[in-house]
Amino acid sequence: MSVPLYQAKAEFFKTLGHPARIRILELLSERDHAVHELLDRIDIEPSSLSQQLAVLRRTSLVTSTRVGGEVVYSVSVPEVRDLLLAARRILSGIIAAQGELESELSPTAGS
Amino acid sequence: MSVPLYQAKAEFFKTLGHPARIRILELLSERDHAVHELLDRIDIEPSSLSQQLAVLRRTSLVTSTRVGGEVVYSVSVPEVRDLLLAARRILSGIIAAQGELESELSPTAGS
DNA sequence: TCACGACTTGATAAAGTGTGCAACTGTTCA
DNA sequence: TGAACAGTTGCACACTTTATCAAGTCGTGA
Repeated sequence: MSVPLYQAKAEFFKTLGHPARIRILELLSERDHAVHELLDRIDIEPSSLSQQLAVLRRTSLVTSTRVGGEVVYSVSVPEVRDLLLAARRILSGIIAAQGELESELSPTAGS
Repeated sequence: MSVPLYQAKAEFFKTLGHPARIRILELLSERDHAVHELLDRIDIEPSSLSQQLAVLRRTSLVTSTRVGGEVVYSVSVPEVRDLLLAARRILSGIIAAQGELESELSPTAGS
């Protein structure tokens, strides 16, 4: 392979490394959404949303279809949902551990 | 929670968004490694490695212990391994799909 | 105690990203 | 036909990340 796998992996994770893109994938893994629907749910400028959608399209994580006046997006890789769930699990673990550590250092109040 | 979960997730993925950090996590999920061992396996300057290790430490994905003259790193969140595997699966799927598309467009040779 | 190997830290230039505004394309419907 | 949506694209500016070089810390063994 021309691009080492670990580099492709890094690229892939980079794609997920933006709050708006995470939100988009979460919403799309519930059901397909038109751009203006995403816009209602995510607090972001239209042009910015469009840009983040473009990033996800480039990586083939989502696809878009024009349906009359609107453009509908859908996730093209359903396994992404598992990945987001796995991330949540790991994150919860880390946050919980940090919480414990914090209360250990300061038993009466959190800083 | 003060930081929305989707933002924490984005931060988390951002942490994984660098080839050296992926390599480090892959090596560490095989077994613990001292810094100079990682250095033997990853083509990168010592100071750069140290910097990437610092990023992983900040996110609590790895921990370090001084053992005599060397510093040994280990993954502190074993589930990371599952995440990397999941990423590989998704990535293989995408790459395979792109391969198919390519040979469809140009049945006799890849561009 | 001093030199050396093993790491980390600081500083900085170069490269990469994200944001918001303005302009532009494509559709619908009155 | 043209006003009004629905989206996308082009830019310029601010910000972040990364690579590299130099300097510094911490043990260990001669």
